[in-house]
Amino acid sequence: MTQPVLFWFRKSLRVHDNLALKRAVEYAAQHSATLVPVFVIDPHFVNPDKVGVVRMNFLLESLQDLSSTLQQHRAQQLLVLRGNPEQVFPDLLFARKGSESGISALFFENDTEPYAKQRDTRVGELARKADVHVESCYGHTLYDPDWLLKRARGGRPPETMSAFTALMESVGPPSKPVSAEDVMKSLANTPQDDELLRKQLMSEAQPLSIPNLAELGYPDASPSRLFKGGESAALEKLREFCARKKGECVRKFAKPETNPAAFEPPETTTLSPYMKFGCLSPREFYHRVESIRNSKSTQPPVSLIGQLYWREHFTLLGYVTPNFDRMEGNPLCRRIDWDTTPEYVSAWESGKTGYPWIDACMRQLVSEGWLHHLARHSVACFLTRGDLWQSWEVGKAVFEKHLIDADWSLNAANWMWLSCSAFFHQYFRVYSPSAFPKKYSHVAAFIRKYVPELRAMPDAYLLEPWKAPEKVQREAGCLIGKHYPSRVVIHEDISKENIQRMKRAFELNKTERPSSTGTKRSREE
DNA sequence: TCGTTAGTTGAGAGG
DNA sequence: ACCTCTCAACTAACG
Repeated sequence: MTQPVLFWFRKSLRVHDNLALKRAVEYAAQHSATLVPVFVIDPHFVNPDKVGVVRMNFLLESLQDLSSTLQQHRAQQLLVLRGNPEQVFPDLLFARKGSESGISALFFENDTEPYAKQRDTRVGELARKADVHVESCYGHTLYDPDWLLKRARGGRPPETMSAFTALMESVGPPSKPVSAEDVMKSLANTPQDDELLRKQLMSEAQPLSIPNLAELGYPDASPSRLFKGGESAALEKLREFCARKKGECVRKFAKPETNPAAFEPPETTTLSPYMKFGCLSPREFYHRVESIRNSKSTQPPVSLIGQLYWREHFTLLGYVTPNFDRMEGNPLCRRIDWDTTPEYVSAWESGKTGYPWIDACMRQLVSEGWLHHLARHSVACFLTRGDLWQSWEVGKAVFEKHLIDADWSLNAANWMWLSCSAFFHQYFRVYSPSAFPKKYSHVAAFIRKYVPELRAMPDAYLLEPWKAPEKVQREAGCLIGKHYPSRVVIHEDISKENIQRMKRAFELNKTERPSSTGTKRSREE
């Protein structure tokens, strides 16, 4: 009997359409080896300062669900190890001198993010040194990113969605998803015994089960249950959304027209957390949506397929652009003289800017780990070019901590977009923190839910409570400046100043980098 | 090379 | 309710 084959889960916390897992199962069957699924709790990611409790809870629930789904398919239960993968694998799993056990092969899914690329390169090298067979393939995106790049003009993804959509149409639809049964089919031909490996791990005194929040240093406070982590919940949510109004919600989906203040239920799919962790396959999503389309269906970029294209586009840009998550050294990013004003940032993050719409959104972000896309636009514009003139990198870090669906590439790209640093350039279009939300229904209920200080404020003043006469404030039990903060900045004035400031920043970027195409966005750097 | 066109999601005024 | 225009004039892609 051969030594076990390891499948290392990172993203793609699912069994259905898990291409790398399918390959690992087949390899194990060919070599009569036991398949051992493993997840590594990496201190790089598990840190309460960097990853909020809601997002961490979602991950743990996803691992629970994954482990039980694996066992339903007669796989071993998921081993959860602790530590830096570059140490954990060589120390515990690769065969050492004097030890007869160790793994024979390591499989995982490719990852396009810089930290992951570096980690996987190093782990791969260490594995080969220990005579471990290493294999990986794509799976987090609709297409293999390297394959897609070869089909893009100049080997680089375009910078606009319309050009990217043209690329998507030129390559044809992504492959059909593989069912969970088909992924796990070959497992029947493998031995179901990893006792030797298990004994070895036990002797290292590593706990092997899924940890709880307390063990990872998180407070006991029970986090929001708005999103239940895991593949099962993802598939159920997809099924439910596709069935809404007999598929009309899918066919008529137009992202910019959805209501950011709708929260019971939200008007979008809210599948993004599941996409981020890979609980749901993008190809599964794509083909389910395609299967109920008709001639009246909306089109990219606003349609649901369009949403997958955005994800694909920004993932690809993040893959090939150096320093994609920073202004410095990022060839796509405009250089802007952002201020550093910690009290503005903390007012923004804690939902105390004095603008009820902004504050409700920020408090929803922190408490639920989710925010509607247009609400993200509104608060991102407010923090950066619209009002507070703080660097988009600061906002990105706050989103990364709190959003369950925080994705390295998408988060950076959207922050560059909203701050007019890249992709979007019409800096004179500024979201108003009070006029913008006015056009949406349910906005009053939304604000009352997340900013309870304003609960008794009449609708007429709910978005601009500083305009309420003192008598009204007193009757509402909410004095502005006492029970609810005064505005940190006056939007009507500061946004005009900032537009001029942005105009100067644009001019400066022109003279600094005279050619706006080609050399500026140097292909190699 | 250069001119034209299009760009997921602004606000406010006026018809 | 739903257009259209103005504000000011941005950049990437394409022919």
